Amino acid sequence: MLVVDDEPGIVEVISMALRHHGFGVDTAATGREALDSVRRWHPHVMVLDVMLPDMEGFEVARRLAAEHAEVPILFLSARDTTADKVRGLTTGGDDYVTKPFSLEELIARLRNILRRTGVAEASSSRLRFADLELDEDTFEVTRDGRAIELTATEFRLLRYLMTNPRRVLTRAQLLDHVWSYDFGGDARVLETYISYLRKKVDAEGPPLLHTVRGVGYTLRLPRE
Amino acid sequence: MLVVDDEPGIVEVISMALRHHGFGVDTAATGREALDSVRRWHPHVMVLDVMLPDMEGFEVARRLAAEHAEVPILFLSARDTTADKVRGLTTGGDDYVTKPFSLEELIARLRNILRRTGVAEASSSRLRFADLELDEDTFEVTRDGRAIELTATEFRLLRYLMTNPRRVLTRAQLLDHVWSYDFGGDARVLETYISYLRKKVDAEGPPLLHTVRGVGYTLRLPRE
DNA sequence: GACCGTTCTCAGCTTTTTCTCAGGTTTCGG
DNA sequence: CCGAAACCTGAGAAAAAGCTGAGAACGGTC
Repeated sequence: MLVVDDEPGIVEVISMALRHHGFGVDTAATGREALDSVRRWHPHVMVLDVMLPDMEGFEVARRLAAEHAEVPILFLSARDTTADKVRGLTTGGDDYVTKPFSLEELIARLRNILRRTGVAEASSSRLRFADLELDEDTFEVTRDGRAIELTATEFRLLRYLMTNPRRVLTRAQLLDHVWSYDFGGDARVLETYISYLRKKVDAEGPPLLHTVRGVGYTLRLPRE
Repeated sequence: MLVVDDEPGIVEVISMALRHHGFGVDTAATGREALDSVRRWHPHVMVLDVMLPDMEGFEVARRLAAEHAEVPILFLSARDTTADKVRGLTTGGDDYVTKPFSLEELIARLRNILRRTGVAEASSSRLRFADLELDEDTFEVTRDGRAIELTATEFRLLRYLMTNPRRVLTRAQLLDHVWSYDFGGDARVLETYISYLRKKVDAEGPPLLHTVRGVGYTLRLPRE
């Protein structure tokens, strides 16, 4: 994967997360560097900021298309770029997320692109743990067959837990992945949302959401 | 499929969308390249701009006919080309769309051509979901047998939803597929059209159009 | 050029979600 | 068993997202 942004902080956050997920990552800070990197390494997918110091992200895409070196692109649009502008230029397979985004969202979109372009084996869009199921395409969540309605944040939180079952995720990890990277608020939101999830997910059946005091939370079956 | 246009942007939009739908795509920017590609690869269908730098699209069709290398063609006519002219020059299994078009429209027409020429298995032109039916040939829509009158945009929107039942389609996806690629306006049209559709489609019977807050819309049966 | 249906824009309103906060409960070391 | 730290949860304010009616703009037709 190639990550292109002129803010070193953003590049760092994203590329660390991607490497952690086992992806090979190259980075670039300008359009020119991005073009060079694509020509040399042919990445499977590119994360591309729409505003770069030397040229617009769209220009990078256009030039690659012109030389038939097409790479699926996930655009990062700035807060103030109107969504409409991005839209018109991303048609046909590319996607975009608006800054500030959550890593969970970014990674879900990237997996989507890889699934679509057939790079990754066409893995199912269903996550499963015990009698809990979550479908990333239909956004349906069920426990023992019964539908559960979740809000967007609850969904992201549960999805992140379900992609890391049995593993204890620290508060920092949860906040970093599920909330947008510039979230500066009270870290206690996490507790609130865990509470919401418990009410919905663990309403019946053995509890799956467990607190690991002093560390974070985990999804696992209760120990007998 | 072969996509022929001298504007790289258009070629990219179309070929990405088609690849995304699982079609194999080759591209060309001039009449000469198009002829070469047809001779070499014998595509099942060709998307052909009527105005190319070296010759008119119709000329490409004529030359192929002359050498009995006929390929069904979907012409792309420029905004200002009169419809009559295009109609007079398209024959047999050919069809045309006027720029700017929506991807939804283009893909529906291509599927039509494939169906007619028997390349794809003769899949039905009727889409069905629950008691809702939509006929792509006659443009008839019924719910529980009762006819529903839709405008062109409402039809495209419903068709796109019906080709992806149960899957949540993001606002961006809906705007990209249902509106023409150069639509730069307010993204809130989508909400307006969802509202129109609801009034017509969900007037009676359980609601099928559902909002997924923070994501988009989906067509599904209500959860009990 | 006037008409008609369609498409798009806009603004006010309603609903839902997100976040903050404060008072309680649990846990655990000493 | 006590106190401190960690955690839980209900209530509600603030923000975001979505709905819809009214009407302007557009495009085709007579």
